[in-house]
Amino acid sequence: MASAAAQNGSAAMEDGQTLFDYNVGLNDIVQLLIRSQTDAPDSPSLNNDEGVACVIAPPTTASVPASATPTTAVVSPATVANSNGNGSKPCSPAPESQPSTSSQTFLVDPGIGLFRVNELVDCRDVSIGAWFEGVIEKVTPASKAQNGRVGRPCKRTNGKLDSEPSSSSSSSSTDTHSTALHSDQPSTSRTDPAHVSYHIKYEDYPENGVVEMSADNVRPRARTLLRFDQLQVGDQVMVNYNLENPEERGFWYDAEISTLNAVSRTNKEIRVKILLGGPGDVIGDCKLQFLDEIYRIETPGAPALSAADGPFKRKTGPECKHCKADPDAECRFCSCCVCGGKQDAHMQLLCDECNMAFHIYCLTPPLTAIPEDEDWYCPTCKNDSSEVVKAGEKLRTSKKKSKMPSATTESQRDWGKGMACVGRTKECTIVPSNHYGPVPGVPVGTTWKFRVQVSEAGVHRPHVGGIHGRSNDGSYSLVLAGGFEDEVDRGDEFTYTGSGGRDLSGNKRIGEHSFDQTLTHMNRALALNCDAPLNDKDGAESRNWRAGKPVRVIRSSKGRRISKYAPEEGNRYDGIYKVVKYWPEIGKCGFLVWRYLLRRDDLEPAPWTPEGIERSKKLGLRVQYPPGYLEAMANKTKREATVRSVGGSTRGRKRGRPRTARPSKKVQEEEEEKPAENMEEELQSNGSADAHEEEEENTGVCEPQEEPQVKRLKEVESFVLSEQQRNLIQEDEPNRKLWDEALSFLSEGPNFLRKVEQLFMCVCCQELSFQPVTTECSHNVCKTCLQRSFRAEVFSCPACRHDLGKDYTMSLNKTLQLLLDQFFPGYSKGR
DNA sequence: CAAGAGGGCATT
DNA sequence: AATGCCCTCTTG
Repeated sequence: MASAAAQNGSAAMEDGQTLFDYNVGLNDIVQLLIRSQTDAPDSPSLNNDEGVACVIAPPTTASVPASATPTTAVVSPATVANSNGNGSKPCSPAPESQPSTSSQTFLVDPGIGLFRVNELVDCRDVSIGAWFEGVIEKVTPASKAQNGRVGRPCKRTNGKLDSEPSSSSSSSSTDTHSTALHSDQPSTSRTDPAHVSYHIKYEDYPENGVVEMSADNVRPRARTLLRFDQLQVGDQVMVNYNLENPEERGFWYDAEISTLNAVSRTNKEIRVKILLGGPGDVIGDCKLQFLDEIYRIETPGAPALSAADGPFKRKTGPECKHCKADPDAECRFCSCCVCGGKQDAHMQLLCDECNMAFHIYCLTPPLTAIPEDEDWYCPTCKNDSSEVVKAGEKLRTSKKKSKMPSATTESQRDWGKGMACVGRTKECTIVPSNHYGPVPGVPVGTTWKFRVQVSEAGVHRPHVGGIHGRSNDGSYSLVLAGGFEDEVDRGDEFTYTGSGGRDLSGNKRIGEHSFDQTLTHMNRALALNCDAPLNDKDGAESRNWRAGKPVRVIRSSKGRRISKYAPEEGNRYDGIYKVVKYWPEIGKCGFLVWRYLLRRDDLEPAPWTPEGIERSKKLGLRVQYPPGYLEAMANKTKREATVRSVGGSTRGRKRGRPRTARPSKKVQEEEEEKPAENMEEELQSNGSADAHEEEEENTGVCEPQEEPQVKRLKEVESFVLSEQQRNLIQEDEPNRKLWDEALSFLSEGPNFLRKVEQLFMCVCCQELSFQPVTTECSHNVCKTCLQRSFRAEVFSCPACRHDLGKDYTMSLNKTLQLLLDQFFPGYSKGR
């Protein structure tokens, strides 16, 4: 997503520029900020506009901090110091090797609290939720400032290897263990432990100095390893887990054991719920990696330990996979990614995006000091400031755009409003894009005004191209548009010409033939449909023409100049054809072209035959227009007529996009375009005559109504169910109600399938349910969708939130699957 | 990600 | 009617 926009990062939109100029494409996500009225003094260009700006800032970019001033809208990759960040890198020597002075080994009773000075404890950093080894330095009555967050171990210490610590301060200092902690007080005459502050030093993070902690977040140092057979489901223990990379070593967390699974003597599995401390801060279903390193959680009754008793140091932190934490090895993964050196940890900056470390002196250009800003981004992650369009700056033209003719011509054309450039608003998901054969629910004779609609319907997907196919598979559909004069169309048989051979440089869409076509790309794809081994020299003729792969054929009204079978308007689906043979020849254009002979092989009558005409009438087939198109056209002609009568010119006047414009409540002649916020789904459009009448009626009278999802058709050919389908529907007892509703549409021909598609759509993926599970609340959901929901610990029906229960057995509704496969052949191939 | 494509509009 | 032109989708 937003790949194009991502390159741009952020920009202030200037007058007269379009999103296209900023490489923002359809469906890209942009963030808009309202430009403040009072302009920043350094952005003079903002002074002369209406005061609304657009900042194109795709979320993928790292560098638009929330604090960025809207007025400048300039990416400000602030620099950040993590001066102590790399103080104790994963590859640096373990701290236990540091000699402890004798004074640190004596335990001194401070008179209050549960712990003594110099006692070894574990301290929880509430921002991460993990426990770290610490030593009591001092104990005082509780101050307001106490909390584990003050001077916590720097979350950036382990750089990219570390588990992503929650930077939120949501974790509270109360947790489930604190009660247990207090229930077992060793001494009687002490101050209420809750009102004591412990001032501790982290063993691994000496650079943090002395940190004040509340009693909740301090407990005796863990010392007891628990064996597998000592564990029970429900036990709370301390485990090593890496939230970001569960396969790797991480920090130490409290956890509740949820499953114990001894597959064999050597192969065991333990899954836990990680308890981060806060009431709801729980991460379920975590598979432990280090089963031999599970510690008992010590309660305050435990004998006090001092440095004299031993290090009691757990293996901690993610160890670098690459250098195995060898302090002498150069490592570009856990240390400076430029030189690999581990020296000068305090001079290494960590990138807030990629987490790589950089010596400030290894940067180009080098920095002399650690920057003071909040964030710092490395040269790779930092948005190239030359790519960023600053407020008031001229937009640089991209390479591609500078090659376009518009770069040099002074054309003032009002581009981008027509149907030539709109994007799809819906996509056919009934069949995959590489589907051969008819699209279920689309009868022969279906006609669309625009190619984009044909694409939306899934009948012919390319927007422009004539052949749709894959060069190593075959062709799925083609459009007959009469581009070659020497083509012959006899209706049930026609010759077709391959694509290519035209010089389209300079952004042309059509061009003179200037070179020979080759049997590659789509030409090759179409040749593969022929029931004969591929021959890219002389062509080939099918052995049994019917045995070839089916091609959907669409005739375009453009073909009328060479074919009387072409429709009068729009693009019409004419059914399935097969490639009889193909051969190279020199076309009228003077260059070699590939020719194909196609022959109709479809049981549905062709639209131009009497039976076909009759059938189209029965089915009520009429040219389909995009939603709102006719109304917009009607408005346009009306408006133009008015303007003309007033003597004005339409030049330069912006028209609404036909696709998005809606019939306005009242036609206001002076009104500018009003794009609709959301497009109604319209499955069946009216013929032009009707629509014009409707438009007349609508004008000034009634609100545009929500189109019914399936418009009722009258007097059309009924949809005929096979015996087997009838039986299967009977069999699908859980969906009785839905089928009853669907069956009431049988008399409406193609609408029946639309109804079925609608009724059996999965609410999760918004597509026809695949491998459906019919819930006890009578909803149909793809099994995979339901499983995904359960994995996220949501155990309710996605459609109605009915609780299914954690242990719900998802049984596939095989009957329904069979039925859907029959009604929509091929739809499951795309899944 | 680049190339290629019988689209559809406006201008000439 | 012919032609130039921008946009979007699909494939390799």
